Amino acid sequence: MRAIIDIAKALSDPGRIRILLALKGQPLCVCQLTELLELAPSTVSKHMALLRQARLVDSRKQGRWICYHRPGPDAAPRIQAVLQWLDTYLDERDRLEEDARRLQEILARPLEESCGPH
Amino acid sequence: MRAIIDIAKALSDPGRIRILLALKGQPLCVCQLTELLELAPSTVSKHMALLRQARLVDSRKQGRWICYHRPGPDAAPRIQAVLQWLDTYLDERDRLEEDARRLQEILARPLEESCGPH
DNA sequence: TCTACGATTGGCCATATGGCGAAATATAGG
DNA sequence: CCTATATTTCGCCATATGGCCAATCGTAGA
Repeated sequence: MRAIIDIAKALSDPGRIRILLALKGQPLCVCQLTELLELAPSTVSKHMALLRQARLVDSRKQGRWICYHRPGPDAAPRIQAVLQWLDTYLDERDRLEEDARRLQEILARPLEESCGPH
Repeated sequence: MRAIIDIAKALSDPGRIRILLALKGQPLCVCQLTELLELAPSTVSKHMALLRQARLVDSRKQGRWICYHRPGPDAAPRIQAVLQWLDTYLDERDRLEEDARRLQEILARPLEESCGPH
């Protein structure tokens, strides 16, 4: 039951849903997610810890950054199924189209602009 | 997004998971769920309100009782899919087998013993 | 080695959640 | 109508959650 509850809790926050949607296309580092969500890095980091604990994301060190990405086809079936469910039934108009647009802008710029000194 | 979050929150509590499992076989009234979970009636009632808001259960008045049951085949696909997911991947040993046993006892007795004066 | 910076951790605060008992509501039956 | 009882609503409390900032950790590069 614990695994199910962890997954459900992880999906219980709009920020984390937005993160999972953003990760649908490509891996992203905490910098980029921070810019997308407009939250403090520490907040995003906590969100990622929850998502990782629920096994809804994997992480990989890449240079100085930590790349978060959706788990691959070797993930537990329950994980693949719930992500499939999310992608299928999250048909919303509200915030998510705006997110998709802003994410394209973030990806279009070189990493330094998202991650470098401000 | 709201519907997804409501569903995820509803699934984020062990008591509510146990309720959904118990409702797999037959409808149950609040009395019976109260006895099964060993929680106060007011607590169970709040759980049911959350589950109903998420559309994970329907209710039907029957005599003096309110019958909670899983939604039928006319429910939204996202609801059917998530309940299917829950039933498939909740393969636990911990509390749930004990629940199933106790539920059989509750069902074997006449309603008055679960619901009547104590 | 030292510095810069991405990420995490810890401390703090405001709000949300889950539990209870008491009171209110609704209905069945005398 | 009155009573009993199934359910919900209302306060209240303890804990969990989500947000931030400050401090720490780890690594790349000067």
